[in-house]
Amino acid sequence: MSASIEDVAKLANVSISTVSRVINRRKLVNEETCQRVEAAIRQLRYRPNAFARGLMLRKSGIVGLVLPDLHGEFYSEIIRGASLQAREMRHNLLLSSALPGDDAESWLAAFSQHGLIDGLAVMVSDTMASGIGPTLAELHLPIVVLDDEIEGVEHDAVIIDQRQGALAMMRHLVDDCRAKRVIFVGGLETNIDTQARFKAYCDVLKKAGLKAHNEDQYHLDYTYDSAYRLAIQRASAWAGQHHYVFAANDEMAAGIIAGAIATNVSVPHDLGVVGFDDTRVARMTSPLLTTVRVPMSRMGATAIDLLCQRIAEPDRSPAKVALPAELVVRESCGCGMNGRTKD
Amino acid sequence: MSASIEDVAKLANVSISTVSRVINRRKLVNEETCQRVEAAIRQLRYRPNAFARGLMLRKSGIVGLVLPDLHGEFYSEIIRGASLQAREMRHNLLLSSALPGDDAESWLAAFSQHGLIDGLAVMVSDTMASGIGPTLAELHLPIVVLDDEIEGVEHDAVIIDQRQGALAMMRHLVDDCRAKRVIFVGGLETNIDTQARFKAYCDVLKKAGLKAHNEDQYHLDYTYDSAYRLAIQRASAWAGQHHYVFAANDEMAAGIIAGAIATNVSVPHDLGVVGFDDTRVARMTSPLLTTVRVPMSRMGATAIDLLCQRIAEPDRSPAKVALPAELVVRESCGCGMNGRTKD
DNA sequence: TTGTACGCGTTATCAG
DNA sequence: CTGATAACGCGTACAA
Repeated sequence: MSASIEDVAKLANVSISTVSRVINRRKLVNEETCQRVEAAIRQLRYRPNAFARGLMLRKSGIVGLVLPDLHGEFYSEIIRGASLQAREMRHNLLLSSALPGDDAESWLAAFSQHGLIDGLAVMVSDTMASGIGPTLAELHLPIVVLDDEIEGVEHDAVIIDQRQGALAMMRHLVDDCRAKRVIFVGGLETNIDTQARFKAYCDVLKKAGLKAHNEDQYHLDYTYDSAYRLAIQRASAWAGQHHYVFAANDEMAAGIIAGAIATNVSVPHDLGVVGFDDTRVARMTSPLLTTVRVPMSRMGATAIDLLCQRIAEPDRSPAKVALPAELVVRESCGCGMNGRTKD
Repeated sequence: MSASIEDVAKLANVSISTVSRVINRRKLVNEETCQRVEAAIRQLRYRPNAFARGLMLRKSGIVGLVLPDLHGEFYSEIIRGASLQAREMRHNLLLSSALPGDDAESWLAAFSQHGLIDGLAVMVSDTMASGIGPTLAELHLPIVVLDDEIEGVEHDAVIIDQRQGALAMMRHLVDDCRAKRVIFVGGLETNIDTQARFKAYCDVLKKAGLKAHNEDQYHLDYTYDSAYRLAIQRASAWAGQHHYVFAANDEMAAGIIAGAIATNVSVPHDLGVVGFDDTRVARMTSPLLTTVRVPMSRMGATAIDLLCQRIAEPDRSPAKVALPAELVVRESCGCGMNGRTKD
């Protein structure tokens, strides 16, 4: 059995209220008594009981982070940013992922205990699951939504300006690289990131007077392998002066590049390939990948920051923080403008 | 204010004990009463209070996971495995990282509350920090150590048989590829993984009658970039028939390959390059990377599994689970034995 | 400046 | 099968 506040009080010859004061608001207590209490605390290795404390304070010091998946560097970086910021704000981070196919039931499982977490940062990223608003609302918890906004709950949000990023990329291809044909390789059609990027693709193509052919639009699963296989089949057909592939993430772009090269299609000479996110992969391809930088870790950190702010001040009006997504020109678009950053 | 057990009791016209029984051990209560109580629970959207519950049960249902860093796929996969298993075991996962330079003080910060977590999974991976045993012991918590064993605490452990993996790789280079010279590129000298891999490197070289030259041993920081820069400088000097680079992780191996190719050293023809871990990078290099598969996500899952088992049964004797590390032969060693798996 | 006593919401014990 | 009541450990009015 570990020591309780009462044990400390006895050893220091004071009442438990004094001990409590020493722990929480030292100023209110005589310096000498204070020392005695602290000595007792150390001697007994006393640590306050989290439950008893939470019961009074109605705060656990824990914030939850729920992601749609935990695979890959994209989520990994969000977690890293969130974790660091949580520590900064002196909170603990409870991590969970909503697996595909999870109903609201098993969703709530982790949060079915009342009071366990002080707030929740949640990323959905699939339009299939957009109905969780009311479910979240029933939690009666400060909510921060990442990379989206959700109907049916009041919440803060940190969003990436994907549209601007995707527009910048498409304009770069069309204006600077004089693209004549652009193939789009996205993730699932229900994925909101893919949707935003696809829309920008269509818009710019249209404005440039280019056709967005149906046969130039693919929806894969964001993985290197599926993109590689696709490129093996199609790359030679895609090849041509000022022909480009716009992949919705870096991993697929890398897969396309490898698949193209494997079928003797030279990148970027015969086919330009660009990605999205600027994960580490983007610096590991040859040629180096032209992509759009998404500040993933900053997104995670900002989410936790907003969350803790709201926990401290619940009545603030909802905040939406927008983070920029920035074009990063490297080699795989073949325009020779390496290192240049457009916005 | 959210509903308490008392509110439910009143609404259902029973005592709080009955409500409690309905929640925890339904069998002991009359079916009809049961229904009435459950109706009340739904009507009031009652959720048990985590603190009051924990105060009685002395269990939070939370397990902690502390990693030395959160960067990169290695840790990301451990987290993923751990998270999935935690959910499987109906526990929540509290994630934290011990930043370099953290003293035991700020270490404990996250766990300074007594009772918040039911057990702790820790990975240290640097010999600099091996003194945390006693610190962990003072937590009086079930402890599982990942990829290491620690003096001064009783704990379960899940370890990767790195030595076998590294030996298999080195033997493959020496026996099958007829290596005449092997350059070792590791992480920090204090890193335990690097140490294990280095030792296997030395042992096999020695047994094969080959010299482990000092100038053939490098200690970098596990990143692609530093390995790339090193290769740019050294690759041409390293090149030669049956010359190899054994990198201590896949990212560095990828960096070496890219650096070598950039300086017109052909891989694997002029220089073989092999890695470690079998992260996704290993399938994204060209040539595909020969490496050692480390079951990262399984390690995370096993750790949480052991932890929950011990929480349920605290008096079991300590368990050490060893996971195999398996040689994966692809293209970058140039032996033409692709797909073959040795042990 | 310090101590007393109550209440937070739950489970466990024991008596009906 | 059900209800009353005592813990669990802590924060905080309120009294001294």
